[in-house]
Amino acid sequence: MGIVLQTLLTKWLNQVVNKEKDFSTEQKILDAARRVFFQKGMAGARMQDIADEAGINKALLHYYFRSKENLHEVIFQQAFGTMMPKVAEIFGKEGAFEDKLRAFVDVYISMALANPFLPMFVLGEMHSGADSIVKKHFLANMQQLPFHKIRQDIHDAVKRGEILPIEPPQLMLNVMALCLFPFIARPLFQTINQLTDPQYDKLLKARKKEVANFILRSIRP
Amino acid sequence: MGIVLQTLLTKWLNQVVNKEKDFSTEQKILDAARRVFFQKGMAGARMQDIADEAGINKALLHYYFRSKENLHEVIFQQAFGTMMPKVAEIFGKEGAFEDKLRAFVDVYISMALANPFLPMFVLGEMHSGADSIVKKHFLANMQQLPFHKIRQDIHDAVKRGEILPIEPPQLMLNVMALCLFPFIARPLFQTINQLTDPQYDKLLKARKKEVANFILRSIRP
DNA sequence: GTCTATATATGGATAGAC
DNA sequence: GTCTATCCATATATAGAC
Repeated sequence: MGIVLQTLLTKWLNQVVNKEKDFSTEQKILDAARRVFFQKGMAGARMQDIADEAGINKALLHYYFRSKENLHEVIFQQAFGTMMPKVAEIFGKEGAFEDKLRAFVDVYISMALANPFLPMFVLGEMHSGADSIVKKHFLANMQQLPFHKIRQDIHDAVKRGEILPIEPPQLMLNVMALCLFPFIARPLFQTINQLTDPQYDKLLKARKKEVANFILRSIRP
Repeated sequence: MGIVLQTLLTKWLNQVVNKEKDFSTEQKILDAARRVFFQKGMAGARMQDIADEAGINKALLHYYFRSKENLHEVIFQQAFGTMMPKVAEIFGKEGAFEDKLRAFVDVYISMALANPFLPMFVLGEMHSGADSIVKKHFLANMQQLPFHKIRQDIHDAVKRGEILPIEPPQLMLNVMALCLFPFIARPLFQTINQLTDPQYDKLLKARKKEVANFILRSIRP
């Protein structure tokens, strides 16, 4: 019993001490896995890469997360959660459509600036993982996200004459395209336009205003 | 000598007969490889998948293309060539900016409709393949593609007051984003909006006009 | 919990018969 | 040119010592 108590105490201490600084092994693994998966995807990632990145060895990965697929599942769910739910907090509330759209664009581009590889990771895994386990779990969760609120919001704004007539899915596509595509196509575009890293970063930041204005000029009556 | 002659004759016959119908083994392999690589990327594709898809066996793949990397290189170059050079034929010529933009959007969306997985393949491989051989070969070729003509075209249109002031790279990003993103994000968007395959296809076709009008409303003085 | 060593599976590539 | 059989490197996963 003494041993058990000590074990629990130690674990509790580790949690308190480590979780603050994200230095727990589990957290180190998750951070490392995120970096590797984001850049190489499920198929391209190697457990060895993740272990190296975390400064541990492969065996420990399997100790914490039983398999590569398991670890990937966790990372994907986190990523998808980071990318999508922001939607709900903005639309379906009171306020002028223009304000909500500006807020949405700002939140979305900020999210991508903080996680530049996230959009490509999520969209990439949804292509290749059509049959994989990925789809099952999150398809269910996704159906109940409040995307209908956005569609309804757009529909209402059109009906009130607040914006020019447009199909809600088309506008949603346009907005997300303008926000996320620059991050997805960065390797191509930076090369095409012969821009340095700082130059492209600057361009990305400028898009918060650029995109919002571009859209609003187009849909304002 | 008789045997050599016969061999050449046979080869010539095969070329004439098969190339017409794309039934040559080499062509079957390329078509199969394209389908598999487009969906799974270099890392996710399996030589066995390609062999199955082509109706042959793995050994024959290596007979025609020495390695997986080789085969991938060919497919990537073709894909990149399909995606990019269209640019040159439109910009840098005479005509109203509005006409050129409509033409560009039309060509680009038509290309993607004909090759729905191509955009994601090219952009995906450019992310993961940052260090790979992929970049070397095409980086050189790309520098000399006439993207400066587009930038110049936009710059001139702004200066003439034909369109509202905008940074050329920003407009280029907006245009390509609106054209290509719907294909890249299809798995996500179709689910979000609970659309059937035919419904989403219809939406994609509608974007030829949708996108052009959306852009022009925004940049017209 | 963390390590080293090893088992097992997968997949790219080759050898050799036809 | 095309096949079957096989080699060999790589990568996931486990066993067992500390």
